Amino acid sequence: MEPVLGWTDDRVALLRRLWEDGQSASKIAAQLGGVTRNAVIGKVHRLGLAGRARGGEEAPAAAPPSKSVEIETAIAVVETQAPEPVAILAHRPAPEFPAPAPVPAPEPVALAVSQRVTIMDLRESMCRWPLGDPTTPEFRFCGARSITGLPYCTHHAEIAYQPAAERKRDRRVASFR
DNA sequence: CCCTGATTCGC
DNA sequence: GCGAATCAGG
Repeated sequence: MEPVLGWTDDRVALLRRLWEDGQSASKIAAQLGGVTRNAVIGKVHRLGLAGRARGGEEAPAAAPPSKSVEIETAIAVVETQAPEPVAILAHRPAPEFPAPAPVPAPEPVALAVSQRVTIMDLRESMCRWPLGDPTTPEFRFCGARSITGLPYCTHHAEIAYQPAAERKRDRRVASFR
């Protein structure tokens, strides 16, 4: 049973903001998840938002989004799409940054699967599992190769799609790691 | 070949 | 209204 994601007010609002912010249709589609860039473009036109690259003038260079927009977007993504399978995890209790160590090292040498990407580098085939506090600039997405058809990598899919039956009290404590 | 948005048209 | 297929271009 698929979530049947439609153009909810939330998603439309996010689409509007990202489009007006100069994001490309494919980027927006990747962030929304569950839709293709065609769907995004189609919606954009239906909303009357088109007008970026029309005949004659070309505006290739999309100005990098403001940090505030980036963060707001990250929050929106977490709120609108982490939910279903991981409702409990998405609403984890600890809003404050827990670890004593402030930064988990911006760019370690090389350690395993996780790439940790920003909202801007998230691609269709990348794991959308949120890492860290969405309200901080350090917020990232897992970014590992996602399972075809799913928004998460194998590791995070295991956490996200736990059968409700087996997920008794607390099989796993919710913490985005 | 990668990407971009624009348009059409069956659903 | 929706979005895949297609078109036209960078």
